[in-house]
Amino acid sequence: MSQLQSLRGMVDLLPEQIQRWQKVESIAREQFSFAGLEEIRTPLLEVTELFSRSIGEATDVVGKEMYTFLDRGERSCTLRPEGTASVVRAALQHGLLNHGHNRLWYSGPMFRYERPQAGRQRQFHQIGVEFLGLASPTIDAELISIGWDFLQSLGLKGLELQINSLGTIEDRKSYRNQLVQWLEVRFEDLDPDSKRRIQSNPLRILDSKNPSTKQLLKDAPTLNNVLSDESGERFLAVQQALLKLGIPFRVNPHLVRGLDYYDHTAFEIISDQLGAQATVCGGGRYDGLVEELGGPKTPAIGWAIGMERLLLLLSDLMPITSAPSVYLVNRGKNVEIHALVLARKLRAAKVGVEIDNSGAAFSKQFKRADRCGASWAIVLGEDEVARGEVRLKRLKSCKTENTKQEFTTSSSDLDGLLALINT
RNA sequence: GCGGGCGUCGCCAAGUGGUUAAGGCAGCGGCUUGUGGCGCCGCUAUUCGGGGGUUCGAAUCCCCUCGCUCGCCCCA
Repeated sequence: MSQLQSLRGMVDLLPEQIQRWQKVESIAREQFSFAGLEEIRTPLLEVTELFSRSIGEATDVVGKEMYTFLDRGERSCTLRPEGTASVVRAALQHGLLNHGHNRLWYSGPMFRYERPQAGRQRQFHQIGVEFLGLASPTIDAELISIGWDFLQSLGLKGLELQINSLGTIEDRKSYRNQLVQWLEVRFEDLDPDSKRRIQSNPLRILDSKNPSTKQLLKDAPTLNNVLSDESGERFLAVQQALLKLGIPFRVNPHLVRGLDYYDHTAFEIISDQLGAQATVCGGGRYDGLVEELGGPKTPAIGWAIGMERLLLLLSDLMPITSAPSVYLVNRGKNVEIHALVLARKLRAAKVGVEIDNSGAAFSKQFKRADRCGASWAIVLGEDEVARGEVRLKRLKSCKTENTKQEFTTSSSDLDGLLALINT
């Protein structure tokens, strides 16, 4: 291909799709505002250290998926692979936590250098919510409910909320040791991927898709049994809150989130219609992160929704319409400028107008007028301009009524014209 | 990073070694020199992602490369 193309995994959002995006964004904006959230926008580019410190050096995201480069000042910069770290950084930098701005949402592009596949791109978009400085189990339920309600209100079906508790960092450490011991005894029965992960990320093995490994893991020790009493009670409280809210969920003891900063509540909202990348919304508590990034000890929790995955689910549910009310048919010497003058007046009166700029034969223009779905055609030719008239013709209704509806008004009588159009 | 599938006009596609690369949609022109939705007629790829090779001859076979796509890893 000698033609210039977008980079692999970088996707254009074409006009056809963009309406759905705008719809989703406006619903999000509205609902989040009712939930008392404030929007925050942070830079796409951050110092690399922000992500390596928060997400974890050993994770795949940091280890092999970041877009990292040196800028002209020899600083290592990274295109953000996720939103949480930036939000926390911004909150600390501007002292937001001291001013009560602690329920935040964001949306925008994220970057991860991976092989694209269904529901995965190198530049993708997330819409996310973060609660900073809020600790109670009820907060976990509230945060989850905001995501759940948002997805429900879009009309999505076949979603399942799965939750788990990772306990405290200490709980996780002791569980990790226990699990590794248990797995090492059965090392020979594991699939190659899982063998490798015993070193790098043993908790991840719980999430394995390999059938025989899955079978084996049925008897593995679970996190729940290792949780401290306090962590266990906390997890129960979150579940009770969700029950009270009437949000259905399933406890999945194998649910492990990939980023290092998660503790306690972890959850995902999963679709049965997305293929391999089924998680639409993922999140969890990260009580240690703010401190890790140099702030005061601050409990926090958040989630992110993958916009592309959401739109994949939504495309069938959300038909798009974009027909103008008026299609302005025009032809003749010096007529086009009159058409533009008229269109501008109508547009100012909140009437959607599309001008035909082809100069083609009237029959052609009418064909297009009909095809674009406009309700009215306004006809402007040399005759009309000379007489100071505007001709108006109803398009769609004639199909059913089988009567031609045509009107002529003076071009100076804008109100009369508008009255007709709005009938 | 590793595997599978695919790449013919703006879109959907037939063609799988033999003179001019089907067809449909869209587009353009006309029937209708100023009036749509239907119909009819005509036009629209010296070229089959790109490069090399095999062959008298390739879109069709081989090699390389690029891209897309699905899956693994991982994640939204």
